[in-house]
Amino acid sequence: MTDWPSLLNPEQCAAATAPDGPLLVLAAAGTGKTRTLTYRVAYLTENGVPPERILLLTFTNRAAKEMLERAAQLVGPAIDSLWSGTFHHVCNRILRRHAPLLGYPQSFAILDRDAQLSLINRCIKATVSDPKTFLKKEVIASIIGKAANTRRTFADVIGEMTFREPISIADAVTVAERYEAGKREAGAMDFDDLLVLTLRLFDEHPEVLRQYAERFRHVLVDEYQDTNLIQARLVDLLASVHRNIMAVGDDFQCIYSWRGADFRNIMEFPERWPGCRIIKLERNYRSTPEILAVANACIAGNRGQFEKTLRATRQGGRKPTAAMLQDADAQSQVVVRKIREALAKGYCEKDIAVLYRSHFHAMELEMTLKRLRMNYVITSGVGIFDSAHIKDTVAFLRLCSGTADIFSFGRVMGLLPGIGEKTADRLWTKLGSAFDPRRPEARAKLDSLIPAKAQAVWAPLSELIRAYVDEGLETNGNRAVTRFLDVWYDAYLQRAYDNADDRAADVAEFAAQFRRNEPVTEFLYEVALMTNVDAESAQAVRDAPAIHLSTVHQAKGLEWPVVIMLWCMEDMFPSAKALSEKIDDSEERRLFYVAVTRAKDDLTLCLPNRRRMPNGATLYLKPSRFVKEIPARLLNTRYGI
DNA sequence: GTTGGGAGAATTTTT
DNA sequence: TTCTCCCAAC
Repeated sequence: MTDWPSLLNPEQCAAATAPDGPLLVLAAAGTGKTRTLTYRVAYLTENGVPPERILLLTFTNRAAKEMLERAAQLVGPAIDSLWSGTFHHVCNRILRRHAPLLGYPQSFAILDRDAQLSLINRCIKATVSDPKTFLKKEVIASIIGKAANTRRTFADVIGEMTFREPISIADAVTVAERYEAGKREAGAMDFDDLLVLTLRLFDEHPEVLRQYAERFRHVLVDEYQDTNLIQARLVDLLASVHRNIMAVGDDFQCIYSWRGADFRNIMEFPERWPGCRIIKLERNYRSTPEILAVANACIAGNRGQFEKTLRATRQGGRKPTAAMLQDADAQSQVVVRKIREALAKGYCEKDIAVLYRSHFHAMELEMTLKRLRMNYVITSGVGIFDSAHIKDTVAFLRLCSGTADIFSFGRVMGLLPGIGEKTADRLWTKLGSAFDPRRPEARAKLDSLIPAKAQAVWAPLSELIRAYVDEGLETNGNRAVTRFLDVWYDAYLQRAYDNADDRAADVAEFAAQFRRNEPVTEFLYEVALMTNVDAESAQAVRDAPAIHLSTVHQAKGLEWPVVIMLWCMEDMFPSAKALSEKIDDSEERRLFYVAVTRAKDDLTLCLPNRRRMPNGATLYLKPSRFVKEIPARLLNTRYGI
């Protein structure tokens, strides 16, 4: 039996070994939240709860994986049968079994953002005569998403909005309806559908809900502050039979409200689950007292939250630095100097992170680091799975494995000379909106439909599809991808891109993600839900000897000894765009708080007061309100480089 | 219908 | 500077 009190502090221990019943754990930053959840899982299994009867919902697949790996060290490999992952991941898993009940094929496709936008674009063109004067596809997408995540109708949401130019609400509604119809027709779901349709599944088929609610004796939810209405409802339903729900979160760290996250979920949890136990974790093990003092000062500007104060357990260190600078160049220089100092003090490159509000804030620094040949990795805006070359590869695998839909089919056809959207659509229709590569007639039919101009280029692909079926590559994705690359795609990349070699290397890396003997289709079902932080190589990247560049959002849940924050200026952080869309600045302030609390030993805030705009103009910026709110005595302010 | 060139706009966060 | 869209030539 494990001696829990010796491994955990009293609050952590109380949470990990709590008796059955609803439980809310308010875990401030750096207080051992992950540790507590991991031990909770271990405690439950050690006390006779079979792992397959535990559901662990996390914000990223990466977080789930890490917790399970740690729990496995405590209780062994049986833990693998536990259900875990993001909401989207788990919903996908459930829907793969029951989609036909909702009129979707079992092999339904998941529309990623690009596919979603292109479908919306088609719907716009089919609806309005002059798309220029109409809402942009991104705007329509965000309205559709908002409606889905807040459980309202599109018409309701758009009805509340105001527009500079008059636009036809009726047309917008038609576009949204066509979009829904288009998804239906293709048997596809977008990201929000995964949540919405799982909820509908549970509503319309209580017997299915019952099956899962009985199965999961314990439901554990990490990062509960970032759940939206649908997610909270799903959790409530799944925990409705056994009532063993453990929600872990920190209302100070709710930073995804633009995606529908509603921290009222966490605030109102005690009312929704009467009799729930509340445990607060406030002992911070991560940061120096000086950093925590700044963190506490940052968040003090927000109201209406659970009272929590970070209490230091570590001994004194150094005050965080505010570097008052001229411009981006000076900022880059300070970062470089800071990195060199840290390395001289004995830190490794992977101990250092540079954080910023938006991807483009890191552009100048990235060029400097590249020029100086310093090792760095950047979690960029486009994840590896979002890149065109990986999508091409995935689309081709779909075609090979007989799970192609109009989107993946069109993608592959688009790689051929002389075939564009229209021709691809026509071919798909002629194929009967389906393609089963196992049937030789189907393959022959497709071959015969390819226009003469593309025949020569197509032939090796056709042969590859045949080989995929005949040589049993459906359980050897690695080999299928490698051959695709060697036989055909590499040459295509060379023709189409100037950075073809980098892309080819990505595809080769992608091939390595397939496990031997795992059905390729299983992997394909998941691939749309994977992000760059979830990639198999992400762990390797984080362990690599390199400085980490990341947005604050993507840094959630991580920590580094040395943290440098860029552009702590008004309009940058807080972001002007975000402020214009929100009632107040509280979410931006929480984001700033998240950034500050990533630092363990050393924190530097950069405040460059000039910014060069793309058109060459210079913009003068004021220091961020979030820096000004910090009492001066808590910071070591320095001027110049 | 497709493709490539050229002009123009422009930067929030992501499952 | 990088993506996106539009138009004109095949």
